[in-house]
Amino acid sequence: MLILFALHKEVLKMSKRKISIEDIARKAGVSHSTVSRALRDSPLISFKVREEIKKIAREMNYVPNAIAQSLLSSRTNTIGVVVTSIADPFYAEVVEGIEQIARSASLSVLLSAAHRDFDQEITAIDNFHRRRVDGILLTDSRISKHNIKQVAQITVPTVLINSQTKDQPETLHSLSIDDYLGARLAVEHLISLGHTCIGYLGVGDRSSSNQLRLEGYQNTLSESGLPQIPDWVAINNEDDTRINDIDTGKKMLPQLLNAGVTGIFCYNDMVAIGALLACQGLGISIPQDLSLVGFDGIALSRYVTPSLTTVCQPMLEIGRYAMQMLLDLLDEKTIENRVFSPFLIKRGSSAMVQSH
Amino acid sequence: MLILFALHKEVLKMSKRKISIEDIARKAGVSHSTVSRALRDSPLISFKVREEIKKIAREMNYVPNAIAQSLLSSRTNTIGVVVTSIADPFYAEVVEGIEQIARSASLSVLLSAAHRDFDQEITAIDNFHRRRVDGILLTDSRISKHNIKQVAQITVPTVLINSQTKDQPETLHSLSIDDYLGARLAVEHLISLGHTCIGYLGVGDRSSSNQLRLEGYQNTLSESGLPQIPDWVAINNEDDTRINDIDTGKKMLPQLLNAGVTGIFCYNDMVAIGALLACQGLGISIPQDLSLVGFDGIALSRYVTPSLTTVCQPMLEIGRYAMQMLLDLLDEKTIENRVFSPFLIKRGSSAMVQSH
DNA sequence: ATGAAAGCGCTAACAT
DNA sequence: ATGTTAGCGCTTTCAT
Repeated sequence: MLILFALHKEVLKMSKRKISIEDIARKAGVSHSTVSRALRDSPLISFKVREEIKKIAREMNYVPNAIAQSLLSSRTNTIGVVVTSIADPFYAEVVEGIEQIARSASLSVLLSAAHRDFDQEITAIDNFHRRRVDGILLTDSRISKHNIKQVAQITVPTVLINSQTKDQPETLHSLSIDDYLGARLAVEHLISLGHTCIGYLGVGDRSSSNQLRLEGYQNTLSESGLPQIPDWVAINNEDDTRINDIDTGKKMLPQLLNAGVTGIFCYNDMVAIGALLACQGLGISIPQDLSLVGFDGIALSRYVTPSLTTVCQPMLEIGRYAMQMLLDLLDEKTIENRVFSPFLIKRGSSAMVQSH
Repeated sequence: MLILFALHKEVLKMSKRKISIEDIARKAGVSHSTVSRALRDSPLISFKVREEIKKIAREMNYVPNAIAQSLLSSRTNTIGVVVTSIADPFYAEVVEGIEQIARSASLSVLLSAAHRDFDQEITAIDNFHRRRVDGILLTDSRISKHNIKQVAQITVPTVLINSQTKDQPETLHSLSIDDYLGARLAVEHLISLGHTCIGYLGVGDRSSSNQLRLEGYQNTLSESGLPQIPDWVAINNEDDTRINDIDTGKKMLPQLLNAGVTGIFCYNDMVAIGALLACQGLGISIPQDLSLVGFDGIALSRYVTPSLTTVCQPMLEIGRYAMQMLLDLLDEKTIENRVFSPFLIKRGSSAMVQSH
């Protein structure tokens, strides 16, 4: 019994150290390079020996060591992805698209969350570098704002999703949605429904995209000769950090309502849903008393009541395309930055303005 | 100009091959092992030399090669996670929890989607093995159903999330939610509201959890002396593959309604929301005409109208706990499988049964 | 306090 | 057709 136990222990310990091509070589009575060649189907090895070696490998449960292969080839077949938060419905969908293409190209995905924090993002990127990922995908990146030395250290092919930058065009490529156009689509839609008092409910912690959507909103109003009142624009304070978008919508809605708007373009769907919930609490009917337009087109926007009219981003496609750009980069093809056009989906949260 | 360009090219080419400790050693006029020791703060190296080497390393933008370190230490500081789908709101939240703990332990996360497909799951696991991950986290695993040889090849510490198995207790650990209890909570809630005609709307492609929830439903009814009619149980055909849960709910609701139920316990929130949407289409008022109870407690369940009464799983905590189990396993601590208890959250989709 | 050398598991050039 | 050797970048004895 004691012996059995010791044996068992020994087996366990053995299994710790995975078997290598040398183990196979010893068993097959050949050299380790013959094994290597056989397993890689080299025509140099005779069919008979090749099959024999493969059989032994199978019997021994051989699993090739990708680490050793990487050290030699200096390719890890791994890409790093940084998102703001994994549970963010928008980026979850984007990552789904990324993973689809990555997998079809036999690349694995290392995922990190940076929570819109510059330091966390840098830490994640640095970690990717140490691990020698073949490429990096950055969403909502903060690095463009801090164009300091760290950015210069990004030496791996990198694609930025929804965060443009003018720096480092050689290594830093980008794919983004046309925020300005999206805002125009939203506001034009509200105008076409007869609204003349139109508000914008924005966020303070995503300055670039928020700024573009705000400009789209303002310019569309200007061109239509519609009035613009400062009180019709409500942007959550950047310092009010870690407040989520739903709460932003809830919090900012009342002041917009007090300012007398009949339609609101919201920074994104979560903000719009926050506004929607606030209205439910206040007894305001959507869309009779107020029209709401969101941005993104996350699944949730379809399932709230009323369903949300929103400017859609093709999330899955954005992820797939970004990954494809990275693949092209790895193949040393020249690629061009791309701007996706969002499109409006009319649903229940917007309607003709009520005359009163 | 031409020279500058050529130089630029050269620099680019150089930067391809990352600098190594040998490069630093050459520049510092010491051996590569001295550099290695200095960078790892070995007390053997004099303070002065140590600082000098670190300075040079910094100037040269040295980034240690984790691949080489892994080959030597046979530790990759990486774990593999398999989910059904990255965009699944339930597992997105679980993975968020996993990543939090993984990061605090300086582990990176490789993420793969298996879409409830056995082969895809095996492929992902095999890939993790080649990459020599330190541990694996499997959600909704199919391997327990196919207890074939592949399962035996799982040699890395592994924790199963929401998919129990009796095989391989040495390597395969698990953490799950008490499906049976959850079902009881849901049905008891409906009973407490006076419902006597209670249905179950289940899914066909997750046999284990679906079975447990069904049993909880049946036993609770039995114990309360309430009637059970076969037509009150609707389970979507397993063959009806790739149909999502929302559509399952939409599709199956009418037949349950025809069978005369006044309350329905749904397999999960997505199914319940599908049922909810179907009711909106049919002019059925929730909760006046019909009470609905979901399962999971995803964010979405709070934002639909009416908000969903549901049996909550502590998703974030499940992810965090599973990762902690894995960490303990890596530390060679003995761990015990754990079953989490779900809890009911009463919201707007359930109400006292209407007398008529 | 520092250098030389071995070795982690693999591939590939170079023999034979 | 197969074996020998070197080397990917690093850590770690073992010398000195």
